[in-house]
Amino acid sequence: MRFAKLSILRLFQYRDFLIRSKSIGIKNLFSDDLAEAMGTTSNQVRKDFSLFGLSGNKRAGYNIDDLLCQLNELLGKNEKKKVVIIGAGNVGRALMKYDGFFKEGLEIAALFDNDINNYNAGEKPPILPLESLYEYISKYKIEIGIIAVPYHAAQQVLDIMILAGIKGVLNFAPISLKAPKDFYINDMNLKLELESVAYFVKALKREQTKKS
Amino acid sequence: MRFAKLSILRLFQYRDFLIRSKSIGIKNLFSDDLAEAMGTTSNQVRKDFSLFGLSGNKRAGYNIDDLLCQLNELLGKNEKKKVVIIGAGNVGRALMKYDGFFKEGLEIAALFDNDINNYNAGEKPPILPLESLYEYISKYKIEIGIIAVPYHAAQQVLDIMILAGIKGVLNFAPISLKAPKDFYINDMNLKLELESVAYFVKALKREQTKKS
DNA sequence: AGCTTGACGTGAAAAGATTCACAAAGATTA
DNA sequence: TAATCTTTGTGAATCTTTTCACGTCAAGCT
Repeated sequence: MRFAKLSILRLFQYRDFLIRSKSIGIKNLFSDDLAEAMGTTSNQVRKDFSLFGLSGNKRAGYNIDDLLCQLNELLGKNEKKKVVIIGAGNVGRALMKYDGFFKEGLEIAALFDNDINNYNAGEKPPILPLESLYEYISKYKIEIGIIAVPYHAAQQVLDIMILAGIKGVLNFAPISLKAPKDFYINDMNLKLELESVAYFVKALKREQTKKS
Repeated sequence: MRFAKLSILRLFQYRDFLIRSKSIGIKNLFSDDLAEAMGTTSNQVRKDFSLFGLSGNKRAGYNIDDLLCQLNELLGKNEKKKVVIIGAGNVGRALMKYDGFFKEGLEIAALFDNDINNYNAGEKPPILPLESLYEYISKYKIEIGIIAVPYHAAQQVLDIMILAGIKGVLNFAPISLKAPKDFYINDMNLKLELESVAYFVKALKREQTKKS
C-alpha cells in the first residue's frame, strides 16, 4: 500500500485518543465518538479503519482494548525507537525536553552540536560534539533523527546521517533536503506554518466581507 | 478559492527561496531551478503559478524581483503581523527565540503563562500572566496566536482567544480543538510527526526486503 | 425465535491535487 | 526580419483522498 498516507497519520491520532479514553475508564466507543474527538466524520473514521482492515462490532461500536491491539499491531508499538537530535539550539533543546516524545516508544538518545559550549556528556540525553555523530549512529544503530540546525548546515548534516545509517528524519530546517529515494524526510517548517495561518485568516476574512 | 491549499503553502516556500536567491545576486530563474531547489517538478511549479495567475517570461523564465512582487501581492507581506504565544514552557520559549519568525512580517508581541515564576514583563517579548490574555488581545487587536500549553488546557485557552478576537492559531497541543467555522487552526503535532517518521521508515524497509 | 434498530463496512461517486503533453510565445541568432 | 529554440502556461488525464449511500449484521426487545 503506497498511498493512504493521510489515513495513517489519522490512525496514530485515533490511537492517542483511545489511550486517553481508556485511561479515564471508557471501554467502548462509536465511530461517531472518535470523529467528534478528532474533528472529522464517522465516515472517514470507518473508511480509515476499513483501508487497513481494522474492525469493530456491527452494533456495539469499537472495544477500546481490542481496537488498540489492532492499531498497535499495525503501527508498531512495542519497539522502543531511539532518536538523535542534531542541533542543541532553541529548537533542539525544546524537543529534548518535550514531554510528548517520552511516553510511548520514542526515546531521545543524544543531541549533537558543533558549539563546544553546549557539550554536556553527563546529562540524561547527553549533548555531544557533532564530530562524533557518525560514530554514534553507527555504533547504536540509530535509524531516526531530528534536524534542528540552521538551514545552511542542514544538508551537510543530513549527508552524514545518511552515510551513518539513519533512514528517516524530522527536519526543522526551512529548506528542501536531498536524499535517496529510500530515505524518509518529514519537513516541519515552522515559519511557513505560521505564515500560512496569517494567510488563511486573511482569506477567511475576505470571504466573509464578500458574503455580506 | 477554497482549495489549492497545498499550492499556497508551496508559494510561500517559493518566495523564501527567491528571497535567498536574490540575496546572493541571482536575477532570473527557470521553473526548473525552482523545482530543483524545492524538491518538486517544474510542472508543478508552473501549475502552482498558473493557478494564481503568476507569470514569467516565455523564454527567459522568471525575473526574481518581478515574481517576488507578484507573490507579495498575493500572499500579503508588508503588513507586520503581531502574534501572541500562549504557554511559556519548552515549546513556547523556543518559539519565542526562533529566528525564523522575526525576519519577515511576523512579530512575537508577547507570551502568556499561568506560572508566576515565568512572568517577565520587562523583556523583549514580555511574558505576562494568563489572566491578562483577553485584555491584551482585545487592546492590541491581535489576530494570530500560537498555542503551546499542555493538551488539557488547550481548549480553554482557545476559547478565550476566540472570544478576544483571535482569528487563527498554530496549535502545538496534541489534541483536536473546537472552533467556529470562520476560525483557522493549523495543528502541529510533534509526537505524531516523529512517530510517523518511524512508521514510514519501517514501511520503506518492508518494501525493500520484499523487492529483494 | 422473530423483529427492530442502529452502527459498521465498503463500493461508488465526487472532490482535490499532481502529472502529462503540447500549443504559444519571447529571446536569440543569422 | 525570419527561423529557431527553449521555456512558459494550461487543458486533459491520472492519481489520491474524501464523501456518500446503502447493504449487512449484531444487540436488544417482545
